[in-house]
Amino acid sequence: MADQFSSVWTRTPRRPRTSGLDREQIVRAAIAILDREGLDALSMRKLGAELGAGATSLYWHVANKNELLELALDEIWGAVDDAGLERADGLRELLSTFAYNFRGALLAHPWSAALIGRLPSVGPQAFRLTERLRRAFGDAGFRGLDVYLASGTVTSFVLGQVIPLIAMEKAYGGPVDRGQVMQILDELSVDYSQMRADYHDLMPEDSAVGNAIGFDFGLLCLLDGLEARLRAQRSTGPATVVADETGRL
Amino acid sequence: MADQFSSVWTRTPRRPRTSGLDREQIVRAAIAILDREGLDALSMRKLGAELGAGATSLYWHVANKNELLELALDEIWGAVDDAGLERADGLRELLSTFAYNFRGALLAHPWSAALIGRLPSVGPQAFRLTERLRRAFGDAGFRGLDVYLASGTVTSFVLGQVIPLIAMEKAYGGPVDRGQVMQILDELSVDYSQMRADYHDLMPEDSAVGNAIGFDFGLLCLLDGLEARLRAQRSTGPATVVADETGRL
DNA sequence: ACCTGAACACCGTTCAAGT
DNA sequence: ACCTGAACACCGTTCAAGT
Repeated sequence: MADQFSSVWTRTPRRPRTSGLDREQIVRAAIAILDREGLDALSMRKLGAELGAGATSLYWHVANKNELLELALDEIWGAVDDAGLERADGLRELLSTFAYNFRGALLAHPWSAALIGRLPSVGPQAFRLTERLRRAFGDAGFRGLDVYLASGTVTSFVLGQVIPLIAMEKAYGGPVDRGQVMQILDELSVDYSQMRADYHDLMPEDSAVGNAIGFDFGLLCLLDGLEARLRAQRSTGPATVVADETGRL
Repeated sequence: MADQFSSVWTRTPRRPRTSGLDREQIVRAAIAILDREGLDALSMRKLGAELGAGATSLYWHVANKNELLELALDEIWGAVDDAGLERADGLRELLSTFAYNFRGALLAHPWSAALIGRLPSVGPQAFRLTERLRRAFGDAGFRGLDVYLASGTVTSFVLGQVIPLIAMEKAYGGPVDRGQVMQILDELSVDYSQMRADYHDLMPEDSAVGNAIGFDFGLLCLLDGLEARLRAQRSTGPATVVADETGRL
């Protein structure tokens, strides 16, 4: 059945307001959904609807959902505030600035923590950050391969702290408190009495505080260790650890 | 239509060979699929089929798929070889033993790395390992909260090293070589010439070797840092870092 | 060049019904 | 107590067809 009445005014324009769908806009909308509703809630159909387009239209701009998620993840690498890195005065300030900025960016977009375990991080923003770190760790005195090893050590530590924390908070729908963990301990019917007592006596009530303390402790360790590497490098030149035949230290 | 012929012999027994479906068996089968085909390939239907049962039968034994994955993940915490931890002589041996065992367990079950970012790790095996670490770090000389902070620092570092590595290898379908990374660098049309030269001159051809070097470098840093914490503790008692009001070191 | 709609081959989960 | 099958409300992705 054809339209019974038709004119320029009733006919919808060739490319309606939703036109101009482009990659940048799609990624922006995807991140909005991810921030608002989380990783599991993002579907191509929902994203299409949010953009006033069919789900399948997206496939003109991205090859598949994984590619879209890669683009979104790269934006998070770009969201790490690295403006202060090159102004950092000394290793301590560099570590503190980078580690907290990186942690902050991940916590602000919790879905990114899960993606890091699933997708490679080889986008332009990831490399931009790597380049910034290269220069900052070079300014701090590292030479040769040690530049990358040092920044990689800090990056690993931050990821390892944040990723399980986010999984925990997602599962409990918010900060986990000491009592919840202790209750699980009790239900295991194994004698963890010392651990239980330690939790009771030593752990802060709020797990967010506990995590912050652990984060600072680890950073202090890294600071000492990296300073020792710097000293060793000054006396013997930029040398690097190599694993022996057993693969152990 | 009823059966036309029926006897004890034609009638199938009450609970056929597939019976006795229990949680342990289900988790074992799930891990088999995960190891063989990866995280994305596990579906409740496929798991049911593997067990000779309907997909929906599984829901009697586990509340949902996430719970099943939690059970599978806990098994990996249990797969970390911790028999040698209590025999470790000194901090260096403890770090080396634990870090390599932990890394090995994760690499042997790559799907577990992605799950750590998605599910909480509060099962019996996770706690068992925590308890083992508590004792080992206590034997190494740590006291009070520092016991947990020290082991947590090492755990974070290992996770942060392994999780992105696994994502990378999954994306490339195997070990990533130096050339692939350099090719991406070239395509970004930003001047990363120094980084490119460093990759060319300093990075091992095989990324697995590069990762092992980074892992050892980080462990050495942690060793130095943790030893410094031990010394500080001996002179002033088990004190702990506390973040100042800005949340920085 | 870009978008649509129908269609395909899947998902996780619920629930009434069976034994 | 444990399992089944049908059904529901979704998925990601392909592809011929439209403009």
